Amino acid sequence: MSRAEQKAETREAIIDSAMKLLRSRGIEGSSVQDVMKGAGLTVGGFYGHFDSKEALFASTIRERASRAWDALVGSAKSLEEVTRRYVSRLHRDQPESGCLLPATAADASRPSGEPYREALGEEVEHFVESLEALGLSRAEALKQIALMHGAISLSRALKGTSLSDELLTASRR
Amino acid sequence: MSRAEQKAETREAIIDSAMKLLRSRGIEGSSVQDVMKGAGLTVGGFYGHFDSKEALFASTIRERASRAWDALVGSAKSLEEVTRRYVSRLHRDQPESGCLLPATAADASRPSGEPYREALGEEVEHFVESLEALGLSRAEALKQIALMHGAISLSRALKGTSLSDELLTASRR
DNA sequence: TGTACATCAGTGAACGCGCGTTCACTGATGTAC
DNA sequence: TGTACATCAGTGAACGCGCGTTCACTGATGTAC
Repeated sequence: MSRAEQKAETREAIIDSAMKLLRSRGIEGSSVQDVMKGAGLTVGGFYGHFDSKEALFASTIRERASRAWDALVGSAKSLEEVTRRYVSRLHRDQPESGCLLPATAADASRPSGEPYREALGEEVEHFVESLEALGLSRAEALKQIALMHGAISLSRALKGTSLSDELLTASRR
Repeated sequence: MSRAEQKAETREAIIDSAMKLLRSRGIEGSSVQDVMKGAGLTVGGFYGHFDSKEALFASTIRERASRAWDALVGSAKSLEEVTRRYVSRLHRDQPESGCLLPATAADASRPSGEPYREALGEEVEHFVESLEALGLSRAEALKQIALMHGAISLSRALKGTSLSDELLTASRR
């Protein structure tokens, strides 16, 4: 394997680690050190691959968000099936293999989150197309995404209380 | 004014400052130093009022969340009016005078957010009651809260892109 | 009413820590001849 | 094919900074007599 191929593989390993941390802890909650450790590397080498933490997570969103959506609901054959999979206890309890909207929305909302917004918007467009393919209008798709994201976001925030499950059940109808 | 009354007033000023910062920057994004500065005080005096940053924000949620909800939608006479006020550009653009769910959900979702969940759940119960008073069933109320929170949360995350307004419009129907 | 002492809300400097980022270095890979 | 040098991906220690928290101190308020 050439040096360039090796470096590209290392880059993928860093992005994989970043995606896992991004989904479970968000951007502010994930340190460059932890990302590199997750890829089996030390922190000093990071800046040979990315200009900054910000550049890393912008790239991570662009290169992994759609893959995560597709893994979660890509094969569903109806809106009901999408909803059942997205608004599920499994998705609430395993953020590290879920959608990155609930994990990223708050980070992107802050002033410092501006660099992620365009990337996030492009990925939401992919989600919209995925729902349009099941027969929803564009507006219906956007509303459904807001509902599903809101349900998981809140049920994670209330995890451990009786409202957490109740919110999921109510939002699935 | 007695010393005890003065201290109680200072405590309110700290909570007011914390509530403002909580809504615009979340818990992780708000430092104890900034909270105290917002109340016109220096940081050292903080621990005479609260045991920790965590205790401050748990108290802030318990003592201010319902007030914020009521200021935003408390006087609405129908579900349509609640939705119009909550899912609005104004609410998206002025988080510091809005609902604290979109500002707090991500913080409460993390492992370190456990101490806020019960307080947050009690406040969501208040929101549910408020919607039940307008004729919604409990399940309908929960679903509507998930939708409204999700719409504001995502439209803030996508602020500046065309999807941000579009999401609000679609979620209002 | 006046004086001496006690209390305590708030100040401001300091602490240890984790963060993002930098940089001199290492050693394996690649190139020139 | 073999040797000498150049490149560069990754290491590991260090940096300045902001964080939550602590603490000796100050000076205004409250109490005792």
